[in-house]
Amino acid sequence: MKEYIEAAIAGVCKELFGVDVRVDLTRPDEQFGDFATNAALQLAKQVNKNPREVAEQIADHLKAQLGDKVAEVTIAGPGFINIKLSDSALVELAETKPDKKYDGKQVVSEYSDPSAFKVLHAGHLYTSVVGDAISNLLENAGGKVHRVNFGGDVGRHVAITMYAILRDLGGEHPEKLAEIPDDQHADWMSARYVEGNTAFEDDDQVKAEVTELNKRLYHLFTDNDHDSPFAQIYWTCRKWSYDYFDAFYARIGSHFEKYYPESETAPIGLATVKEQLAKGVYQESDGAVIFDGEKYGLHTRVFINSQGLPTYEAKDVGLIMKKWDDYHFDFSLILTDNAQGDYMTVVLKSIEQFAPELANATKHLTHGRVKLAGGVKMSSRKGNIVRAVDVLDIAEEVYKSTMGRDDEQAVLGAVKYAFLKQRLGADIIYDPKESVSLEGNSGPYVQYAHARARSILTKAETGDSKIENLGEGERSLLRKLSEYSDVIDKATNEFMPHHICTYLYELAQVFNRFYEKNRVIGDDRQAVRLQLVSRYADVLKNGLSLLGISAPDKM
RNA sequence: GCGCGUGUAGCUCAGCUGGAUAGAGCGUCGGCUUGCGGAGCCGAAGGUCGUAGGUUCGAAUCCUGUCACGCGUACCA
Repeated sequence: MKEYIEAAIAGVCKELFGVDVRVDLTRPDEQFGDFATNAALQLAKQVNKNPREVAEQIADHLKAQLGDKVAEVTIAGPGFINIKLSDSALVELAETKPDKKYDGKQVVSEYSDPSAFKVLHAGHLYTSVVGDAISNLLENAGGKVHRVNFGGDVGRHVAITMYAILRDLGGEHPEKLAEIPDDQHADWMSARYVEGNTAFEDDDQVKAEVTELNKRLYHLFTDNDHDSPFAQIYWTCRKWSYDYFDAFYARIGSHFEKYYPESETAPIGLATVKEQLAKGVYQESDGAVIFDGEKYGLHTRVFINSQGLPTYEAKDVGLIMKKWDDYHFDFSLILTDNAQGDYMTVVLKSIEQFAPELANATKHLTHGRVKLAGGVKMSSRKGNIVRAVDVLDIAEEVYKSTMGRDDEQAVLGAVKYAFLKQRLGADIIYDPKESVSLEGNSGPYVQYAHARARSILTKAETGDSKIENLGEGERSLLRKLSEYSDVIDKATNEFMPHHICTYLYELAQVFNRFYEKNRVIGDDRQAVRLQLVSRYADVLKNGLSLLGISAPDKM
C-alpha cells in the first residue's frame, strides 16, 4: 500500500513536471492524515514555483489517480501533501506484514558474555535482555538465529580468583570445597575475586604469583589435566560458575545455543595470529605480538603478550574463526558494552586483513552502562556492585509491597521493559524503585492492557464481518495498528528494540481513549469493534513477545 | 593530547536519513468515578533542545568551533 502510493506520487510528479522525485511517505500527526509527503517542497525549488501551488497540482492528480483508496488529499503548512486513506485502504494497510529481511540467513548473535568465576551484575542482566530482544527481531525477520555466549574461563581474572581461592583453602586442597554450601558457590567465588584483586593491586609478590597461576591455567587445557589438586579445584569452581549462569538465564528466560569459553577460542586465536604474524598482518614488538592499528587511524593493541599467552584480542579472533567454522554465518552480531567499541574495531580491522568476508559480515553493537540512581559506580573488582539477581529481587519486593501479591511475569516484564524502552547506546540510569513503577510507560502497563483486551474478547465470539464505516475512535485505533509493521521493520533495521516499547505504549493509550468512549459488548458496532480489540490484543502480544516479555491473559 | 559517545521540562526519557504548535511518563495542581478489568481518561503549569556560529525556504535533527560529563587510548576483559 505504502509503496503503491509512493509510486503514484512519483508518477504524478514525473507527469506534471518531468522530474524524478524520491518520494518518502511519512506518518504525520493524526490530525493531518495517514501519510504525508514533502515532495512538493522538494520540487518547488527545481521547477521554480511556489510550493503550495505545486502541492495543489500534485494533490488534484493524486486524488484522481488513487480513486477509492483515499478519502481526501489535502495541502497544509508550507506545502505538505496529506493523504487520508479510505476505510477499506486503511484495513488493507493494517494487513501489512514486517519485512523478511533475514529470510533464510544464518545469523550468529553473541551477547551477555559473562566471565566464569565472576559474579553476574546488573550490566549482564541489561545486555542479556537487549540481546534477547534483538535476536528475536532477527528471527522474526526470517533469520536462523544462533544465540551464543562468550566468556572467560581462563586468563588473568581467573588466576586472580584462583590465587584467593587457594589462600582461602589453605593450599591446593580440593576436598575443602565440599565445605562450601551449594547455595553459596557463586557468592563465595565472587568474594574470592574481590579479595584477589585487592591483594593483586598492592603487592608485587602477588602479581608474580598470579602470573604464574595464569600460565598453569592454560596448561590445564594443553595437558588435559583434570586430576591434579589444582585442576580439581579449577574444574569444580568452573562448573559452579556455569551452573550459576544456567540458573540465572533460566530465571530471565534466555536460551543460549552454545557457550564459547575462552579456553576453546584461545588456541585457535593463538594459532591464527601466529600464522598471520608470518604473513605480516601482525608484528612483534617488545616481545609481544601486536596489530598496528595506527596505520588505519586506530590504536595499536596487543594480541599475544610477552609471556606468549593470548590476550582477549587473540581470543576474539579465535572466536570469530570458530563461529565461522560452526555456522558459516551470513551475518554475525556482537553486543557489548560500549567500552569495547574501539577495541573491537581494531580486532575486526585486523581480521579484515586476512578474512575480509568474516569481518564484513560482523556487526559490533554497543550499549551503555547500567548506572545506579545516585551515581554509585559498579565494579566487580571492588565488590560494591549490584548483582543481576539483586535487581530482580528488588523489583520483586517493590511489586509485592505496592500490589500486595507476587507476580513473577509482571516483575520480569517490568525489569525487561525498563531496560528496553531506552534507546541503545547511552548509559541508562536504573532506579530500583522508580524504574519498576507500575504506572505509565512500563511493562506491567502494557501487559495489563493486553489482559484487559483479552478479557473483553472472552465475553463474545469474534467474527470476521467487514470492517467499514469507521467511527472516530475506531479509525484512530486501526490507524495506529497499521503502523505496527513499520515499527518492527525500523526496530529490526536499526537494531533498536526501544521503538517497539514506544509504539506499544502509544497503542495502548490510543486504545484506552477509544475504550473510554466506545462500548464494545452490546453495542451496534460490536462485530467490528471486537475485531479491532482482537487485532489490538494480538499486536500487544506479538510486540511483547519480540521484547522477550510474556503477555498473560489474566493478571 | 587524540579518538568514540552523551548533553531535550524539576526527574527519567522519546523525537536525530532536516519539515507543520518540540512529545511522553513520573512528580505538582485541577476534573471524571462502583468501570465490557480505573494499573484508566480529560485538563493545567513546566523547555533559550549545553553554548556560539554556519548551511537551508525550513535545524533538536546536518557542518564547524566551544563547554561539561562518560568511555577508550600496548601486554586486563
